[in-house]
Amino acid sequence: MASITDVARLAGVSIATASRVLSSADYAVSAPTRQRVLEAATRLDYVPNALARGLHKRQVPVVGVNVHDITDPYFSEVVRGVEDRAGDAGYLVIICSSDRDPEREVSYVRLLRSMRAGAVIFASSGFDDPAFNAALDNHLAGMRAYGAAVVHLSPHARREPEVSVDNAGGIAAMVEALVALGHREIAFLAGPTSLSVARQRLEGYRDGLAAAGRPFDERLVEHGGLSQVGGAVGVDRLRARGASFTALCCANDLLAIGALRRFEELGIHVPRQVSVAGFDDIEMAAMTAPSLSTVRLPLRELGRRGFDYADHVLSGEQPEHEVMPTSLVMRESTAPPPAATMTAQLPTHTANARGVPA
Amino acid sequence: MASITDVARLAGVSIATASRVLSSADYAVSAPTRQRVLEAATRLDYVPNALARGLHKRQVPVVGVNVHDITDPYFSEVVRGVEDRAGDAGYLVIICSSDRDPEREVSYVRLLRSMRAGAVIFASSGFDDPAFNAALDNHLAGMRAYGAAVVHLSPHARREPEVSVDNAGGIAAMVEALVALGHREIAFLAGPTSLSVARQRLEGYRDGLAAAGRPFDERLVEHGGLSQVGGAVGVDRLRARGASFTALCCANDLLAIGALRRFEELGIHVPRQVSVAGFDDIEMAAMTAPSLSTVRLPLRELGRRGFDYADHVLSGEQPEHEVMPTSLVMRESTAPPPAATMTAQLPTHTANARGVPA
DNA sequence: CTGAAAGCGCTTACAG
DNA sequence: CTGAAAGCGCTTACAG
Repeated sequence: MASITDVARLAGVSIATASRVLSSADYAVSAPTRQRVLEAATRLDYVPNALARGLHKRQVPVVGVNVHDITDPYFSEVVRGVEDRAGDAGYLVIICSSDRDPEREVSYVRLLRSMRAGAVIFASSGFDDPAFNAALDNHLAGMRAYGAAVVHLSPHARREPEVSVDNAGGIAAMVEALVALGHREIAFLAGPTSLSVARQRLEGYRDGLAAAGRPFDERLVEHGGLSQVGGAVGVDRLRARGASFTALCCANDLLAIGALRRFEELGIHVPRQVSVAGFDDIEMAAMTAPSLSTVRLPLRELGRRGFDYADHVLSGEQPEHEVMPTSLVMRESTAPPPAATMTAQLPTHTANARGVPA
Repeated sequence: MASITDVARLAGVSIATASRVLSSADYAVSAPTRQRVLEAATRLDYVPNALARGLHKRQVPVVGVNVHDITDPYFSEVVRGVEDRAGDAGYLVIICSSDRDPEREVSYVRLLRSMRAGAVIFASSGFDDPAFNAALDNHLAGMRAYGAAVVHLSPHARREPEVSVDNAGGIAAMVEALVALGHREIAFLAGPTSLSVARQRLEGYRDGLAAAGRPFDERLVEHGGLSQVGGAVGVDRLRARGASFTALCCANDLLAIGALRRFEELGIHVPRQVSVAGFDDIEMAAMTAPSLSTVRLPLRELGRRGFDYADHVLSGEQPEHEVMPTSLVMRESTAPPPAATMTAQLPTHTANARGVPA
C-alpha cells in the first residue's frame, strides 16, 4: 500500500507538495510538478488514507442514517435518497436500524461519533424516553462539537424536523377527497399515540374533517399498531362497537391492507360497501385487490433533501426548514358511498342505527 | 471533546496506561489504576476516536455491503442480516447501491478501501466486463493487503461465492413439486443470461426436469428482465409461439407476479387453468390474488453468515464455503393441471395441439 | 504493572 | 511555488 510519502519520493518532491496536489484542493502548484506527482500516484496505485485525512480534518465523509428497519420499504426508500446525493458528494452512507429501541439508537450514535461521521440523519421518529434522550443529546452535542451536521426527517424529542413530509396535510387531503366523493361518516385507523408521526396523521384527520365542515367523532377513531394485524383488529373493534361509517381512512398502507383483507373475509365489498384509504403508497399498495387509494410520500426526495441539508450545514450555511408536499393516488379501493350507511346494511354484533355503542 | 490525553492527565497516569485500560484488550493493569482511568473517562465523557485507532490498526470496524439497490427487498433483507451480526461485533455497515453499474461498484470499493473498511460483502452478482473486473480486483487486492476480508454471496467473475443460496436446488425442487402435482409440461421464465444468478436458476430448471425424468424443451423457455413487465411479456411470447404447458415456473417472484396479472387480463384462471410459481418469496408473494407458490430464500440468514464469514477471516481462520438451503412455500397459485393441456383449452393465436410454433 | 517514545498517513500554518 | 515541522489521537513494542 503506497502512502503519500512513497508518492512524494517517487515524484521527487516533499510530502507537503504531494499532499497539495493530491488533496484536490486548488493549491498553487507548478504544472510540471503537479504532473510528476499525479504520475507517481497512478504508477503506485495510490489511494489516500481517509482515516489519516479524517484524523486531521476531525471528521470523515460518512453519513449515518438512523432508521427503524432497513427492510421497511419506507426507510429503504429514504436511505436510497440519501445515498443518491451522498454519492455525488463522495460520502459513504452507514445504516443504523434501531428497531425503535432507544438503547440501540444511542449506541449507534455513539459509534457514529466515535467514527467522526460528518453527519447523522434521523429518518425514524423519536421516543419520549427522557433518560434516552439525554444520552442521545449528549452524543449529538459531541458530534456537533467536531463539526458534524445533525438532520431530522421527522419529529424528535419535541424538536422540529429540518426536512419533513406533510403528514397532516396528506391525511387531510385524503379526508377531503372522501368527503368530495360523498362520504359523510369517515372512520380513522390511527397508529399508536406514542409515535409522533402517528399523532401528526391523526391531527390531519381532524384538520380534514374541519376543512370539510364535518364534525370530529372520537368513536370513529381506533388506535393500534401500524401493521396489517392492526388493520384487521381496528375493523373488528369499530364494528363491535357498532360504529357507523362508509369510508375508512388509515394512518398507513399496512393498516389499510389489513382492513382490506378483513373486509374481504367478512364478505364486505370494497369499495361498493365501504371505501378504504391508506397512506405512504408503498409498492404493495398498487398490487392489492382492489388496489389501494392512498397518499404518496416523496420518500426518496425526502432522503435527498435530508442529505442536501446536511451538506449545506457542513459548508457553514443555515438552510431553511422544509416540508415536502404529498400527493393523492386514487385507485380502486375508494368510491362514492352506498345509499345507506354501513351499519344499516351489514350484520354487526351490536350495531344500531346511529352507531352508538350498544 | 476529551481525548485519551485528557483522560490520562485526569487519572494521573501515562497515556499508555490509559490506552491499555480503555482499549478493552485485557492488559494487566492494577485494579486501582484501572478504576481511576475508568472514572476519569466517564467523568470526561470520553469517546475514543475510531479514526486514530484505525490509523494505527490499519483498518476500521466497518463493513461495506455491495448491493444492486437497497430498495430491492432481496437486498435490504440481506443487508439487515449483515447488520444483525455486525452490530454484535461493534461494526458499522455501509451500503453501496451500485445499480448494477460497474463504474459505480468500482468507485464504491475504492472508497471503502480508502476508508480502510475491515470487510466488503458482495451481495449482488457480478458483471462480465473484463476492464471493470481488473479495476475491481486491483482494489480488492489492495484491501486484502491491509487485512480486509472479502466475501461474495453470489457468483462473481468466475469465482465461487463464499456463502450462497442454493438457487439451482431451489428451482429444481419447485419443478419436481410441480411434476408431483401432475404437471408434465412446465414452461420456464428465465432472467437474462448475463446474470449469473439467472443462469443458475435456469440450470436448476434443467436439473429438476432431469430429476423428474422429463425432457428439456427449449421452446418452453423465455428469457427477459427479472421484473413484472418481463413476466407479462414472457407469457405473451410463450402463447404467441403456441407453447403448450400447464405450469409456469419463474426465475423470481416479480416475473411470476407479472405473469399472474397477465393471465388475469387474459381471463385465464390461475391455478385452475395454469399453475404459476415464483422464486424468492418476497413479502408481496403472500399478498397477491391468488397468493404465490414460491421458493423461500433465507436472505437474512445469508447476510448473517456473510458477516460471520468475514469475521472468521478477520480472526485469521479459513472458514468453509457454505451453500444455504431453500424451502418450498406452496400457496394458492399452484394446483394439479387441468385434464387437457393449456393450448387445448385456451384461445391462442397460433396454438396447435403439441405446442409446436405454427 | 507502568512509562517514554516512535509511528500510523495525512494537512496546514509558517517560513522562505 | 515549495519544504520542514508540528500535530491530529491513538497503540504497541521496548525498557524498566
